[in-house]
Amino acid sequence: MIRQEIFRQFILLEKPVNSALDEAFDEFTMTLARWKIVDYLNGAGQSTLVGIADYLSVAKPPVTRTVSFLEENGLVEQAPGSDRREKRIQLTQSGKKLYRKCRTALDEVQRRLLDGISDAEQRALLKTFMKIQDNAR
Amino acid sequence: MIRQEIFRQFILLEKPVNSALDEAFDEFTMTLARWKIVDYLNGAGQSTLVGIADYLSVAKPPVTRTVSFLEENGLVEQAPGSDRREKRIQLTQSGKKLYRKCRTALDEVQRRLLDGISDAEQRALLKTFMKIQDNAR
DNA sequence: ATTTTATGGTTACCTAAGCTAACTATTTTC
DNA sequence: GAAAATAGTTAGCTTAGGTAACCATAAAAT
Repeated sequence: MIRQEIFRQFILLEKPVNSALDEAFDEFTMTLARWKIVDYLNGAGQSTLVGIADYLSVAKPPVTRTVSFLEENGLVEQAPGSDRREKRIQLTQSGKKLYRKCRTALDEVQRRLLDGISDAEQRALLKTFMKIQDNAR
Repeated sequence: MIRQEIFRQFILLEKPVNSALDEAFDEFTMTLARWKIVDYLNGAGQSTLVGIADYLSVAKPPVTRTVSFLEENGLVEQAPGSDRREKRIQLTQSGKKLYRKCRTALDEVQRRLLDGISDAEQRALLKTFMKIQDNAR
């Protein structure tokens, strides 16, 4: 039963991987939950809170909280928009700077975690992740 | 930067996958945290609390708590051992029964999540997971 | 053989990060 | 223009983890 084994490994892997990533953030004001948002904003440029919530598959309240934290710490700011209900959020200069620092620290850890895994395997892994992502809807 | 993309997907995947698995447990007295222990005991036969903690990469207190819950619900029991410090834990009959029920429900969800992913891809995925597991130490 | 150290487990207390329900303020739809 | 939908917030709860401090027992050191 390879299917069983795959998910057994997956759920066992979560903690070590998350811990390893979190350690990379140790010296910054960063946690994995905050990072997911910062990383998303870095790629997307802008997003509403609902956009973030959808992307992360979480409910709105945790997004409000985390974004508030980032805002209070000057890492994100509100961009003006037409719809007065929504809050368009983007990284500030200081947010982008922190992003780059974290990214560097992260790269090191991620390289270590993928040590001995060939480029082909890595591409296959990513492809498979995408498919699982699709199936999870 | 494929490395970045892999971990971006991995951490995004955690929630949907965990939720999907958790849904399979809905009708049983089961959560993912409890399942990890039950599944481990089913495979290992017996384990001490420290053994479980190591396997799951978590600290001892959460293990004490979860095992206590399983014990109170008649799913696990203590087996006698020589070392009087340690608690050797194993599934009861009722625990094994619940294991099988959950396993069945789980299989369905897991099949869905791996839909469209070939046997070869699945084997590659598992192999890669093992390597990452190794690297995470 | 006795003291010291290490190990297994528990308890008490705290934190991170999620959830639902209920609400306000807008915007869309009919 | 009224009703329904959407964006965001607040309050209160739950899950599941963590540390520190402790007890009992076993192993190691002297």
